[in-house]
Amino acid sequence: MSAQPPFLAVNSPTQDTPIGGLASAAQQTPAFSPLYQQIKVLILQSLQAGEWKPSASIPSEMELASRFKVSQGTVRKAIDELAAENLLVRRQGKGTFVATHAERQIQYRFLKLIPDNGDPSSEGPAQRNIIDCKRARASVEIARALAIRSGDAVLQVRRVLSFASIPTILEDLWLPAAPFKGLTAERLRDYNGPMYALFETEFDVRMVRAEEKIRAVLPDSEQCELLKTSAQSPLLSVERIAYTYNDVPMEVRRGLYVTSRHYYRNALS
Amino acid sequence: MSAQPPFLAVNSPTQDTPIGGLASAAQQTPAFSPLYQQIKVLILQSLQAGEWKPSASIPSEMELASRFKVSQGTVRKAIDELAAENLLVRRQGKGTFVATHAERQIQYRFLKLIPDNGDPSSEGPAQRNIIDCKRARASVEIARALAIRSGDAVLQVRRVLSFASIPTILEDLWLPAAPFKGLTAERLRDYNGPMYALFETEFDVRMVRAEEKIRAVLPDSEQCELLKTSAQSPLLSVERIAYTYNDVPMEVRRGLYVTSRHYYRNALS
DNA sequence: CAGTGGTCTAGACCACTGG
DNA sequence: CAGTGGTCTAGACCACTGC
Repeated sequence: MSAQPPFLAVNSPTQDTPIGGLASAAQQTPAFSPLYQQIKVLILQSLQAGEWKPSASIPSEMELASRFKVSQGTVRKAIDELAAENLLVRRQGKGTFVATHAERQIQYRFLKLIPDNGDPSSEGPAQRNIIDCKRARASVEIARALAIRSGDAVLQVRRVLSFASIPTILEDLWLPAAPFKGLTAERLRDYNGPMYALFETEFDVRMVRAEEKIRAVLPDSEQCELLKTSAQSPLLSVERIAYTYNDVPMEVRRGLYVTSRHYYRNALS
Repeated sequence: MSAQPPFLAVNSPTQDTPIGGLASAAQQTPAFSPLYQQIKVLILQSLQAGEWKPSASIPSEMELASRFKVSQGTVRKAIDELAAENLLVRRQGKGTFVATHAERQIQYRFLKLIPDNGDPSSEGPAQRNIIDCKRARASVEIARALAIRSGDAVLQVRRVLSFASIPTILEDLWLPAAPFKGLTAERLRDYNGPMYALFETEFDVRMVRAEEKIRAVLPDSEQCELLKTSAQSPLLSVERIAYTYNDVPMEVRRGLYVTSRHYYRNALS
């Protein structure tokens, strides 16, 4: 029985990379890519193209299987991996849904700062205070991190998050100006929910993954002022680069965390 | 065809939890547990019983399938999850192996401190300097973290890690005395490799998972001395609890990291 | 009750490793 | 070449959701 759907790449030994293969220099590997990986890429492209919006359901496994002319099990393995990467969410009996930052109102998916008692829900929602939102030009460092040219237009946001009225996080953000055209301090103030949720609904930018570099630092006088803290009390510096689909960087964020009543939590395995 | 192997729990509706189910109070759930989860527990028990040592291979999927009287696919799913949790390592064409901390000599699996250039291999192996290793009694906090009684015997270790001769990490460890009987400063000094690798080979204690609480702090005078740093330069405080199989805590570790030339790296998704 | 994801099986074939 | 894990299929049945 011919198991090879006509429009998907065949993995004959002399075939080159079917989809999105890296052009590693002296790599001898014939770049074999299993069917489910190719399906995964196709689903990813549909996500990226906006075929399915965040929190909406994607077609059923059976439907995708017949669309791609593969068995249900193969689609299943592709979806399994996308779900493991938090791009999709499976719900038994209901369907498979596009992941979102808006879903669980009472949580910031990427914020790992936890109150000392270990229960984020115990302190209620954070108070958000937008200090500033202005156009600027990308410095060399910001430009490299955002994969744009230095001097390109960026939006720069500064805000303070407070828990139980205690200023706890000072954040500076840099966003490429083009995709975020129309973002203002007012929009940020008016929106009730995580910033990444606003990015999804208003600008169709979906943060999918991020990397953080953490250091211990002392604040300068301006930072002291905003966080109502002293210049001698150490803070956690958290430098984040957040990415959309295909590892495209869309945000640089530098957070200063007060860690006298909270801690940064991390799990290792 | 009867798909139900005789010695595994049947999931009839009125059946209670087959294996390791939590006795959640007013939980209505009949606690259905799929076959592959039960297989997973059986494999876990073999690991825990020491049937297969770290870095050794476990039986092939086919062999386990016939041993447990299930299909290869079911064993495969169980192993898949154990591999995702880093308890097992799959190697195509060779077999499935018990994970170890000794394997890749040039890396500490649980250490997330990275040099500024991003390449851990660029600075060579760390110099380890054991300051102290003594018997002590568990404080209330240590006892709770280790799930023992306060006052119970513990081993307390202090050491400094240096990179390129620059003291960078000061660590204090607390270990339950019983499983680590015979551990001395000499043993620690003589062993060439990660401490968790020594724990595996000498004491049959395998660290499988850990949780860290991170804060920014200032060092006291003794800590300054050991790290050759000033009392005004902030440090990263990393409090770790490390667990063996079945979430049994086996180590409390408090690290102070100098983050002027290194950073703590974390990936979010 | 129909439709969804979740489990399980049985068998075929492929890719990789090492003797 | 035999043995391992990796992919893919086809079909059956189960658990969960909501109409």
